[in-house]
Parts: sequence; C-alpha cells; structure tokens
Amino acid sequence: MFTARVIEVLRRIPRGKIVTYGRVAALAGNPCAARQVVRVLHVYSKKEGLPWHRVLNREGAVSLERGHGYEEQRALLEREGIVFGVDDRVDLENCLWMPARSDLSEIEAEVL
DNA sequence: CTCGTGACTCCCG
DNA sequence: TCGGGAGCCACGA
Repeated sequence: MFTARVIEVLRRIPRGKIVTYGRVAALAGNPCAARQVVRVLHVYSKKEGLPWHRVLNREGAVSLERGHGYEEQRALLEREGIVFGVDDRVDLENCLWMPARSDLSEIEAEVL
C-alpha cells in the first residue's frame, strides 16, 4: 500500500534533514503522487506522530500559508538546526535527506 | 464505478 | 521572473 510506504519513509527522516513531497512520493514508489503525500500527512501525521514539519516543497520552502501553520513548521525546523535563508528557503544541497539503501530495504520489510 | 480532494509540480505565455 | 492552468493520483464517501 502506497500510504503505508509513505508513512514508513516519513518515519525515517532524521532530525535536521528534510525531504520534498515529490521525493517522499518517489521513495514510496510513485514519483507522480506528491499530492498523495499531502493527504497522508493530513490523515496520519497526528495519529502516527509523523515528523510532518520535515516535508517541504520543491523549492525548499514551507508550503503552508502564514497564519495557518507556516510559523509553527518553520519554528520546528529551526529548532532542529535547519536554517532558512533570506528568501525563506532552506539549502536543499545540505538539508535534503538522502536515504541509504539500508533505509529503503527497511521500508520494504516494514510494509510487506 | 464515479467523484472530490489536496501542505504538489510541470509547463507555457 | 511570475502567475495561471493543467496534469497526476491514492483513497474514502
């Protein structure tokens, strides 16, 4: 199940690192299901205690609107040491999480 | 089976 | 460079 894989991927994002919606989707098996990731966050982030704040858009910026979660997400990330530039974006080169092969197999094992 | 739903992305003017 | 429009898609109702 795609959703289960997404959850497993999110669970493994380490502190101080972030991933993009599209990346999570790809890791979960479907590169074109970025929007599904959003749904998963809506439905399971709270219930499963997922690190929802570590998911940013392709630009490396927070997608939530100001006054609707933006401040909270940004604060949570900064608390983990992630730095936002003057353009309100993070440096993907340094912050993007690159899962190891072992992480991927763990996910597979978890979902089976 | 069809339809609505997005914290997305890509593409084009 | 920016904004709008059109894909894209799993999942629940």
